[in-house]
Amino acid sequence: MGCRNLRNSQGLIAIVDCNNFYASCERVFRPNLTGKPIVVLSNNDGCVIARSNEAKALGIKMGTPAFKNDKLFSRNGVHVFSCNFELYGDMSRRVMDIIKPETDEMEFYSIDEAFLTFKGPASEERARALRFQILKWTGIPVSIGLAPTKTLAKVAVHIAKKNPSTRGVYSLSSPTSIERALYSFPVDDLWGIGYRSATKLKSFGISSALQLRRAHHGWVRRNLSVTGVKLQKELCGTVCSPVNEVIPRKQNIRTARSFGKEVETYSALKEAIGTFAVNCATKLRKEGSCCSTVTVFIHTNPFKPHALEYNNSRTLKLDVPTNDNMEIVAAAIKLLKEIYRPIFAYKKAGVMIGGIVPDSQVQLGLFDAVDRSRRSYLMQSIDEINSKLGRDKVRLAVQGFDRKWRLRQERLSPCYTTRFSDLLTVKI
DNA sequence: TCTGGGGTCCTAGGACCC
DNA sequence: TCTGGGGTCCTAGGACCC
Repeated sequence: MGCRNLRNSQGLIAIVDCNNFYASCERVFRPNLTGKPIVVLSNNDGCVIARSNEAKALGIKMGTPAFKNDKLFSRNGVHVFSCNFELYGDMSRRVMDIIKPETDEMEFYSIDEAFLTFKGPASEERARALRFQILKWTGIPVSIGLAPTKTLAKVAVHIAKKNPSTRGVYSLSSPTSIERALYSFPVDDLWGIGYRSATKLKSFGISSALQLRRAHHGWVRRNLSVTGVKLQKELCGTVCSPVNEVIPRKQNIRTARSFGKEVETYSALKEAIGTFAVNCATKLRKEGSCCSTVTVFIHTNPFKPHALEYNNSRTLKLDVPTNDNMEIVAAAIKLLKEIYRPIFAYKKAGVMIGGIVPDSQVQLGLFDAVDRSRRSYLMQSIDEINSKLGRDKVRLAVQGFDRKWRLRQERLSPCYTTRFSDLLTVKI
């Protein structure tokens, strides 16, 4: 399995995890909301995807539909925001930029989390200093966990978040401290154990992380597959998942949206699919990749009672891998034509691209009709213009202008850090 | 009226080849 | 046409993560 054993304190892995990240981002620019409950909603203002501690205390659950919480929100003066990924992405970059110089290796794990090893010896004091610096320079509170493996670091940071007495930093470095922590750590909260596995484990009497660590290896292999075996080893302190600095090339890229209002006409659906396809192609070029398959899917609303449901998807294999807007859009529209049925109203649609290869490795087809080098200059120019002037300023006709399918975002905050028009003004 | 979006890894089973 | 073991590749579906 290629496991490495790291046990001295220098080998400690740290995880930096931003507290209630999206809610914290909103609060940085609205300091009057300190101590007030905040929630952030998903696209279309659909369900709750982030909560401040005050909102958690009110019993607002993650993932619950916003409309079911309306009364709770107004009764308790909850401040509700539509999600603003432009803002969160930029705040994330700022936090990561502060962490980076302190590290030997660093893995950007998600928008609000990074694994790292410190330059030189790791210690709780260093973690506290880093935490303080991030808070001072960005306004974002973070928690830090330290342990011999990523899985144990996740346990440590979980403890740091739950216990105010830790003041945001917790270290699991000695065998006894690890054992004590795992004894009272619910198996459901482990990284890699979801609802299904937790239910299965409990039905066999395994409810704490320590019990899982001590479970029979063969049993774990049979019931939780190799993923479970790796998890068990990491609980024992053996590194199976090292801090991975290189970001691997994406294997799939997708853009999918639920529509603010159901879409019935082919032309509106075509605009949406065209825009999603361009979005995928743009991400693809940013990675320096080409794709060889395009998939389109469309769904009716599964929550609508008594309505006939229709879900369909179709995939096309391309003769020559590409990252060209026109080619990917043409493929997507062709697929849409094949699966579109006029009698339905559609709630969600998306484009997915796969079979991804580096653009330097594309094998040209014998009967290739496209002048690829000219096209690639064209795409470069489009990307440059759009990155300066804003997304989709230069667009294909198929993307349209009416965007009948657009998202609902009724409570969107300004992009304080990425748009001059949205800069805060201070009155003195 | 109103229920997210974007990913990864693993496994089983089918098709195909020698 | 059938038999059979062994290997590879692909796909769909499950489970999980943030």
